[in-house]
Amino acid sequence: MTSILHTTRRTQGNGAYRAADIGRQVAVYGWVQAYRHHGGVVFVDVRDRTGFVQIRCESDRAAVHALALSLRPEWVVAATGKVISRGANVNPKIPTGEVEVEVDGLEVLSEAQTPPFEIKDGVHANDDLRLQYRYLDLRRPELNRNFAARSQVTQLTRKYFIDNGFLELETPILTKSTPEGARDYLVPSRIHPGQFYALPQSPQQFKQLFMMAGMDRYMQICRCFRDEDLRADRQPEFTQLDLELSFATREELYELMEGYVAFVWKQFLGVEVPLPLRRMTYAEAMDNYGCDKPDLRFGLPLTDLTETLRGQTEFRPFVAALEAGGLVKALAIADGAAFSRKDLDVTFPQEAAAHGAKGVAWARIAAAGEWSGPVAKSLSPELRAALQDRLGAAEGALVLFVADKPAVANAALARLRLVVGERLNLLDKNRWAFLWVTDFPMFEYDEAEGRWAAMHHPFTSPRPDHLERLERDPGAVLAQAYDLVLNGTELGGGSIRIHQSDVQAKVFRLLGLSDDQIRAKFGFFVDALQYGTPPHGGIAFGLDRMMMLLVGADSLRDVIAFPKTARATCLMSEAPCTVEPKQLAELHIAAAN
RNA sequence: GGAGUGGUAGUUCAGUCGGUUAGAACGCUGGCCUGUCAAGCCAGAGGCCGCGGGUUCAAGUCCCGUCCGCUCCGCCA
Repeated sequence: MTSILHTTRRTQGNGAYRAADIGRQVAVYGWVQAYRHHGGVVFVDVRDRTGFVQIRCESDRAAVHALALSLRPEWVVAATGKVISRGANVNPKIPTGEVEVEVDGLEVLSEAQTPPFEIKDGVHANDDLRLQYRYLDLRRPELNRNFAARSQVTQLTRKYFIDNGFLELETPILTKSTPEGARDYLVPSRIHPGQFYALPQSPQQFKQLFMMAGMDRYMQICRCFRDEDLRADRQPEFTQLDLELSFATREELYELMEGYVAFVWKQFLGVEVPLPLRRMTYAEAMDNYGCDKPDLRFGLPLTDLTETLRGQTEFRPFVAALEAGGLVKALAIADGAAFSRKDLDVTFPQEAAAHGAKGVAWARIAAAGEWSGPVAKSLSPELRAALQDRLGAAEGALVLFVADKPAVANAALARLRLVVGERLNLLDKNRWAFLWVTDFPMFEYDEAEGRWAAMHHPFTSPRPDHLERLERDPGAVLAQAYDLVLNGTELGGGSIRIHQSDVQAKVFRLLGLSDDQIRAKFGFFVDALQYGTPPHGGIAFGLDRMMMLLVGADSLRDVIAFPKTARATCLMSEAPCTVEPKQLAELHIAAAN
């Protein structure tokens, strides 16, 4: 018997069947989603990635009917037949519910073991099981859709940038290890004993070299690798939309990227993103939200009460923090009643403690001047009035205070702000709060190493008006660096680069690199800078994170086809793994234990 | 490196103060069933309670260790 596969091509995706198809002779291919036996008639839902359609196998076709009775979930089948109306039995709950296929030919293309979990939306197995059987998890409509969406968005991305004059160029995967930044994944060289390639953390230097090479506008959708610990929004390998352009200022780059997100949001979601996007300096973000990627889907800004409180209260934690040069900041929540004593005593302190805070002081405002809570008795009526005024807090409000070193107070309150926002249901997945955070500091002091470190990377250009501060006061130099933030997630970051070799040399020196080190690590790059470098800048954009937000996923794992676990393993393939001693010998390396 | 949390049937979970034979739902197997579509009805099979040690007359339950998943801190230019 000749297989249906060889005689009749698949007519269309199974999810596409509609009333307009009635009367067509068709071929349906796919997986058995479900079957319902009624003795004389068997209904089977046949699924592919476009959806599913019901086929009907009647007992008057004995062979078809007998075979239909034997079908089991996830078997792969082919069926031919005629599309007919379901008449009075239309199912309005499914897109293909008006029709069914009356089967005249049925074939099992592949049988399946009972899967370890049901292939259905809403049926969630544990993460480890899902990862072990990733190919089955991906078969679930929900995940299947995520990857169709991802394909669509990468196509939109290419179209937008190519239409804007960009060249799609490739950069090496086997490249050179660089100091600073994330830990590199290393690849031993067989040909050069004792030497190693590194996988790229990003194609940073190569894309700048493209600018020096006159490529003008470069884009790439590229894989990047960082050997650091994972998070829900961090995988060891991830996909970056990488861009660089010459002869452009920050403004031009903002415009370009704003056009890009507006294009993707419009084409993919049908959502208009109002332009220009909001902007905020790093300093403003830290002051008002305690972090450099504030979620602006809701308000709840932080208020700095340091000067209001200084010398005005004996409350020990406040006094101690102020004496140590710290600050007191607070979060005023209008709907204080939404939070219980348990939140105040357990949840909030725990969250704050994770960021190093020793505690969270709180006060409830029953009416003007009528405060309760552990801090209240240490605050005079005048001080209460001043605080209420500064906080804009009315009756019914709850105020959370954290007094600590600036970094700790900010981090703890930024976290509390998110916890509160989540509890008040302010994190609407259908709201899109884009934000440029600009003017990052060039350097931050690394206490452990006792030296300055680049906050972004060492090729970032200082603001031109801050050049003279480079040697005098490195901590005060602001960079021409920017992050694009969406709903509290850092989508991308970039900068205008240094294109003058003398400035680049100064920055390297400031970072504590000797001439020898500069030569060894960046020699080719420093040389290249001296052969006519156009002013240029760019951005790297996390495509996985953008997809996560676009499809409403909670984890990067739902938009990366074959992701790693929190311990950077692949539960399906069992990578990483040991290798044959022979392989190690060829690479001139030995395992340490 | 650290903190939290989870691991019980194929799956998702429940399992009281440590107590007799470890349950439910879904799934699976068999049967019935001609309009189901989360099909229904009947019957059945299915357990190393993550692993190792300890306490106890007795451990899924308590203690210690360990492995694995997840979340977070550190880390991530």
